[in-house]
Amino acid sequence: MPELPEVEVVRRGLESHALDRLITRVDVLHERPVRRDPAGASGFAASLIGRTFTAARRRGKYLWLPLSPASAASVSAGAAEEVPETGADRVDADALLGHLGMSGQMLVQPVGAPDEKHLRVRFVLEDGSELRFVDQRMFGGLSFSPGGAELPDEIAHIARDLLDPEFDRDEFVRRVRKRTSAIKRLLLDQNLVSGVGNIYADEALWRAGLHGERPGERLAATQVRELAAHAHDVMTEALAQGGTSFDALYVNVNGQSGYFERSLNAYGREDEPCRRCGTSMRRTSFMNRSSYFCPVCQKPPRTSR
DNA sequence: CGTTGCGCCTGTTAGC
DNA sequence: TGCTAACAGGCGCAAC
Repeated sequence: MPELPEVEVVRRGLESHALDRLITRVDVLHERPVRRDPAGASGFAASLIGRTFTAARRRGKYLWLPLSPASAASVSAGAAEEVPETGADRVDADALLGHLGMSGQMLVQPVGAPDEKHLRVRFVLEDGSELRFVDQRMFGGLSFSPGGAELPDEIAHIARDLLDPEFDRDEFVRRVRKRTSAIKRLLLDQNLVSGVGNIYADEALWRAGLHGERPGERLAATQVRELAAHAHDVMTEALAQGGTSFDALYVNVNGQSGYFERSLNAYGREDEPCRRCGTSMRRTSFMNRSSYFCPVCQKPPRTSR
């Protein structure tokens, strides 16, 4: 499932292959992926036609593509709104906001490519190629974000991610140590730090030698700081491997961990030997999902199990 | 406000 | 063989 490294690979692909071509048509083939757009499927499509994607940005697992201004025709077709252009502050450009959820893909396909089974939204570009949102489970989605070019309002609550140069590690440590929740839940809390999902959370915890059910407030500052460093490192390494293989037209998101899968030390390794101490790895259910850990390297807190 | 649990989705696989 | 149940899990939201 796409976490930060996978989404960053997609962002880079879009930056290389989807910008600066007029959007001539938008087909919403399933309503659900645009459920977060208040204007509905038709409003969503209408907002995008006649524009171009001008950039590809990311925060955590969210992606957004800033848009060129609406054409004069579309503007006058809409209501005669008075835009308070008071001189000093200029209105931010709009954006297409997206999340891949569990199984979302953004594909750039050439003219004539057959539709994917789970094709949900199609953007036809002026050269006939298409940007496609393909999503089997539809946990992901797209929406039009008015003025969202810099940072969409819809995701203002999402914390900076570990690869963001402005991510404040000390603040993260402070906040974690005030919370009673389990450290794994905190690592997955996109309001504290974004981009970490179930797989990289388990990997970071394994590297740090911490059990995911230990309460944040019971951890030493050093432990939390090192955990953040490990999460940063494991995602950077995954990005380096995931970023190695995508060709010109296919914006790689296979929904899997890609080439990094063979490098995983915790996730999916139930009953296999811990790569540090040889003990059989365990799997438990936590927050309605699987957690993998080494019972020796990652001692559970006394209160659990 | 912090904490915790749940529903949304579809396809694959395990088990009876 | 054919059915059901479990599983994959990010996110927003409800309830306390």
